[in-house]
Amino acid sequence: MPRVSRAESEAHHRAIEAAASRLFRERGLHAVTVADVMADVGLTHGGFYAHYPSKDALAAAACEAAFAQSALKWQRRVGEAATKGEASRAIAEGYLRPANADPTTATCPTATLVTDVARAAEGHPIQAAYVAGVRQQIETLTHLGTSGDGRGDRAAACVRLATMMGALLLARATHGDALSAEILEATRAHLTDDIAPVRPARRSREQKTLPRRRAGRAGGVR
Amino acid sequence: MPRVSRAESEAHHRAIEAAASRLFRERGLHAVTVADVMADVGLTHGGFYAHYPSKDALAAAACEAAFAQSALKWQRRVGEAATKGEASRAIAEGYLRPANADPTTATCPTATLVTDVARAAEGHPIQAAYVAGVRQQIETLTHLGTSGDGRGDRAAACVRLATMMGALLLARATHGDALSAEILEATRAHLTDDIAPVRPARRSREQKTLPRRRAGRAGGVR
DNA sequence: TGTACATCAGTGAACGCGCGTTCACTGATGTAC
DNA sequence: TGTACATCAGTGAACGCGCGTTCACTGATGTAC
Repeated sequence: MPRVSRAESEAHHRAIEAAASRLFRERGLHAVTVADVMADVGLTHGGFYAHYPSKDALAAAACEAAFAQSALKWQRRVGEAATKGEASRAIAEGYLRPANADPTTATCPTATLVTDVARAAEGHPIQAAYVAGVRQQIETLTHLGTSGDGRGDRAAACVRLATMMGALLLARATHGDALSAEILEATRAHLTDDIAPVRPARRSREQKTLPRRRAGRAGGVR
Repeated sequence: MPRVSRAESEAHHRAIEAAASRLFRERGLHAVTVADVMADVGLTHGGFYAHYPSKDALAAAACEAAFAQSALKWQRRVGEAATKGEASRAIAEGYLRPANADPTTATCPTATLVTDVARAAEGHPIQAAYVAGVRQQIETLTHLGTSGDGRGDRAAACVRLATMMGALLLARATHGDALSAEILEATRAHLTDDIAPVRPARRSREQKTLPRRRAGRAGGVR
């Protein structure tokens, strides 16, 4: 019917979502225009409204897509890891790798969209997508964590996600200064050091069998 | 010389800075216009440029003012606390109190400005102000933390700041959902629980003398 | 102390620009016969 | 299979709005004498 075939149009739809997912995380919701997204795909801005009713709707779809992509990456790390503890550490390593301190890199939506979502107007469709994504991440981390009784510790998973995200954002905001790498590395070490991650007395059997890494690091949180 | 006396003009200057400090943290740099700031003070937008050369310059001044205010608050908590550990916990309690989960509340600039600073153009004057403020906070937390040898642990201070800030931002972005309070409370408990904050073997003598609070909480970071 | 005058903080209209969204139009695609 | 035609994805100009900044103007303040 149109100038492009139905298959092409559907490909455009997916490309618009993918471009928005990346661009919104790279530059923030307000710094990316509808025209930017469409140009990234190779189209003009007028055609956008054949795909989405508004920029807000695109933001929600892009947020959902970003979380889906993030979930796939986390699942891949879980699949490659021999133990839950190893998977949890691999996720932290990936999350806090030096390249992610560059504020123009599209990283985890939890971090890159957090302020945009917090400041979105009441009822903005991105809010539901964001909360669902964060909930999923906390559940994954809860599953990967094990307290003494073998059940996952949801509170610890909340803290772990907050720590990863906070460190990533701080490193990005201080990018260009020595503080950036210092924060990233301190947090990476804290989250991957299998010596007494928080409460050694409660370390699971699985974690006890792992080799002790970075044994030289000293000190606690306070 | 002008329509207002020199003293009035200087009062206006301070009021503009204070209004900007609050508004930028409440709504973000881009959601606050020069006219908004001036109207908040009771002036019209045209007069702004008699006080600051640009909105960017105001942003830097407002960021510095916000960090100065934050530092005063932290110092007050240190002054009121009997020990360093108690001061550190009091700072975390204040940082993560439920009212701060409302995304329209002007809280710590480290959290509320982090994305705006990360995405500011290269060389934007707010960057230097932000990095200086974060460095100061890390140094304060380092001073308040003590490892086994009595020296502050800077790496732990970095992690602690990242955790506080990450939890606050997550709670703000999920405001209205049960996750918000859950994240805030889990992190508050984690940072104020004096049982094995990270490595019990290294707890300082000072901290050992404190009563054990919230002894029922279980689990580690993973 | 009193007077004349230069100063400049503040006003409000205007400029230039960019953004989200709309709309008349295009023309290849898909479909009905 | 071939033909006529309705469809609608995409184009690009335009609309309405808002923002950072500029500027001519105002008039009380501060100063020089």
